[in-house]
Order: sequence, then structure tokens, then C-alpha cells
Amino acid sequence: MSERTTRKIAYPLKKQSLADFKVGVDNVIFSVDTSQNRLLVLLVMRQDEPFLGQWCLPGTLVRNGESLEDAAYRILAEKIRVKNLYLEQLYTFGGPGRDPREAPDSFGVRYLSVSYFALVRFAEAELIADGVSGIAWYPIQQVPQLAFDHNKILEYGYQRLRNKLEYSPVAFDVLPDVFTLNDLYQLYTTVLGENFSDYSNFRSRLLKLGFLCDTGIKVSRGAGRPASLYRFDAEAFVPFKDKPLVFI
Amino acid sequence: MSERTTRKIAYPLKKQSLADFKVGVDNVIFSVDTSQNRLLVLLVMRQDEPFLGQWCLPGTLVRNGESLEDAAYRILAEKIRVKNLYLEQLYTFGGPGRDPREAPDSFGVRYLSVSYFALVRFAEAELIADGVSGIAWYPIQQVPQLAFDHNKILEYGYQRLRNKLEYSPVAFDVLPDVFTLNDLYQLYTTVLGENFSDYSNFRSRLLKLGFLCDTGIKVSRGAGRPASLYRFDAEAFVPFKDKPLVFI
DNA sequence: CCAAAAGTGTTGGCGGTACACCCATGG
DNA sequence: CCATGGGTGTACCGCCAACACTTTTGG
Repeated sequence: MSERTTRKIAYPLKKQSLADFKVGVDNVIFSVDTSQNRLLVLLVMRQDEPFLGQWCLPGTLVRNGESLEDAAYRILAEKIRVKNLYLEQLYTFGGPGRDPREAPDSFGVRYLSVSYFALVRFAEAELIADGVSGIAWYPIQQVPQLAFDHNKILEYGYQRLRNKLEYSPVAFDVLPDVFTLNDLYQLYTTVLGENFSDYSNFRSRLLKLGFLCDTGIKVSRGAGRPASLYRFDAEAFVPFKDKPLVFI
Repeated sequence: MSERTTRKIAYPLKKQSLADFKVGVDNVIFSVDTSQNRLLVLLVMRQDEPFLGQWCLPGTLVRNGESLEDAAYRILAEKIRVKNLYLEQLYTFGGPGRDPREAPDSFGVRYLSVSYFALVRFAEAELIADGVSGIAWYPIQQVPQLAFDHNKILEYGYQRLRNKLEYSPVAFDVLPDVFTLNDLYQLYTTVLGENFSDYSNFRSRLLKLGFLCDTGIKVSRGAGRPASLYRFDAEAFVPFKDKPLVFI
């Protein structure tokens, strides 16, 4: 409030001067490596000033004729080859001064970032190394200092990921067609932490909902009883669509 | 996907041409008239082309040096005088062609809308009529065709309002300092519909949470037993902050 | 036979739903 | 004294956490 007031007093003659914007799209792309129980986020190394050589979220400026979502898909497609993914808009960061390319006290162009949140299937995601730029999956705990305000964006995305997992069936977009209940459980554990739920309770809750169907096929992983492979039944899920639903 | 592919093929030489943007902020401002049990949204009449004379959401273009949120507060302050309000970012709409000022097939400037969601206290909200432009509270069911894609934005905001009410204490930002439990119940009923919950259950659930304190003061509204006035105790609410919480 | 992993069952408590019922006031 | 709205109590059901237990495999 006080900020706004100050500004009005400071530049009373500039009241009508509209800012010009470049609009960027930045993606927070998550993936879960179930074999190692790690939650990963995709980072790339900046090739240009500012922040040359520093890690950041994959992003791009929006082109003519391109929608925001199109731009988000384009970045993604440039960085990884993947068939199954979930993507939605996250938040728009647009404060003045968030990009050093904005001259500090001039009325030059502003840089705005519309961020998108994505979750991809780790096993089938191929990173596209162009031989020039760095690109890597970073475990969420080991993310370094990022360029711009990207640490903030990432934090925001991480929050969203946890919510999505609890209240929507995103997990099934990111698991293989068939999976064991343990795979599913590991996914949840990796993202939400060890103590989110007991395995057997998680099991019965999910099965009672009725949209996971047992294929009958068994699969053995080393010692121990073989597990059933399940399939997500999109048909059976329809009644739950748009209803509040807890997967915890 | 196919859209993006087509575009790449259609304009291969334009690959690097970046769009220039004007960024607008549009507010979905809700208010609840508890005396008439109506959910209202603030609309203004457009004074300029395009869509001259048509109703739309109050909006503005972002000025130099102004953050998005500042712009949102500025619109609000230009249209209504109000002390208590809740405001948060809603969604960013930025597809090409959403504003007729974008020349249809040129590569001119694009118009992007960052929308904000607000809830204000009806009783204390004074509309600012400048004598020129139309401005009005519209019952949500009677909203006409709006300019641009504002009907879509409104729909999105309405959805958010219902979620917010169920999972967060926004209601207390918008009720008077002291209120009866029936006031609170009416607010919920007006927004969520009649059948969201039984009154007595709503009562006990809320009271059990312990952040509503009885002032002891009674108030009589016509016939019937007088009701207690309650106050929202922000201190007592702290432990629930950031915890999942259901107000249904 | 034992360890490991998958899967089933049981129990107690808490919380929601649907009511029935008492209380205080105006007319 | 009765209609009206405020407020309390109860009985049932379902859900969920915790944990014990059985089943099926590899070694």
C-alpha cells in the first residue's frame, strides 16, 4: 500500500505511461525416479547474459502467434522427449526489477514470467542434449542457487506438486500403464515424505475407490511375494472427476 | 500439439520473432449481500473501443514501475472504497487473438491479462461513481455477455471463490468484526448453495475448532431468540495456518 | 526354514450426517 | 401462547490410523 502511494507521488506526471513487456514462460518440470526414490526437477544452464553459466528453470520468450501454453509445450519438447505428461499453469511473476535486463530506474521494457508446472514420466523421458547447453535432473534437495527469481518459482511449483498429488490423480499420468501398488506408494512417499500414510491403509483406500483394476499379472522383484500389476481405469474414475477427493 | 507443429511449418522464418505485450490486470471482485442472500460481482461499462458500452470486469493496463499486484489494488481503489478485502492472483490469459486490438494476422502487439480474484465486505464497500462510467454489482446469475473473454475469467474466479470458502478462512475477511453464526452460515449458503451443510452441524464444527470467540453480546433480529455475536480470533487460528482445513 | 515383500483383517476412536429436541424472544 | 429463529444433544455410520497377521516368493 505504502509503496503504491509513494510511487504515485514520485512520478505524478508519468501516470499514464504504460509498461511494455516481454513475456517469458518458465517451466517447473518434475519427475520421480522411483528406483532411487528421488524427486527430480529439470534445470538447464544459461547460455546468455544475464546469469551466464548459472542454472535456471527451462524457459523461453513467447513468440508471435504463440499461446502461453504452446510456449510451455515448446520448451518442454525442446528439452525432453516424453509421451506422458501433465502440465498446467502455475503463477505469473511480474514485479518490476525481477530481471536485470530491465534498466533499474528507466521506463524500459519489463520482463514477465508466466510459469508452468509439469510432471513427466521419468522412465521414458529422454533429455535432449544439444551438445552446447547443460541440462540435468536435480534432486529437489540439492538444487543450487538459480538465476532470476527461479528458486521462488520452484518453491511455488513444489507446493503445487504436493497439493496435486493429494487431491488429483496426476500420479497416473506419470506412472507406466501398469504398475504395482508399491510403485504408486513409492511415488507418493517420495514426494510427500515417509510419514504420509501407512502402506496397507493406502492400499485399501485406493482399491476401495474402484478405479484401479487388477490385471491379474504378477511381477516379482527379487525376494518376496510377487505383486499384482494394476491399471488406472479412466472410465471408472469419471464419477470422481471434479469431486473433492483425497489420495493421502 | 498439432497446432504447434503447424505453426513451426507455417512460419519457419519467423522462428525468432518475439511478441511484444501490453499486460492488463483484470479483477474478479466478489461481494456477498447477506441481507438479500445474493452473490455479487463488480462490473463496469467500457468507455472505449473495442467493446464500447459493453460490461466487463474492472481492469487496467500495467504502468511503468508498477507490480501486477499493485495494479490490481489500484483498479480496486479506483472503483470502490473498502477497508477489508481479500485479494490473490487468479490466472493468466494470454492466447493470441483474445483482444481485437491485436491485428488479426499481423505480428503486432499482444494483449495479456493477469486476472486477480478479490472478495470485499459488501456493507462497507462504497462504489465510486465518477459520473461518466457505469459501475454496478451484478448478481452472479444475471451477468450478461461481457467484453473480451471476461465471462471465462469470471467463471474461473467463481470456481476459486467456492474453493477458497471451503478451505480457507476468507469469510472472516469479509464479515464485520463481530457477526452471528447465522451471518456466517448465510454467507456460505449464498456462495455454495443451500445444500452444503446442515446449520447445526456447521455450528458445532466451527465452534469446535476454537477460533471463534463468543463476545457474550446478544443481538435480536425480529422475532426469535437473540443470537450471540462472535469474533474471529486470529491468534487462535495460527495453528491451523497452512494446514488442510475444511469449513464445509 | 527364514527373510522379504505383498496382501488381508481387526480394532478403537474421531468426525460427519441427520435429526430431534430445548431456549428465548416478538407479536 | 405460538411462531420464529437460536442453540444443544444424540445416535448412527463411515473413515482412518495403528498394528497384527497371513501369503508367496527367493535364497
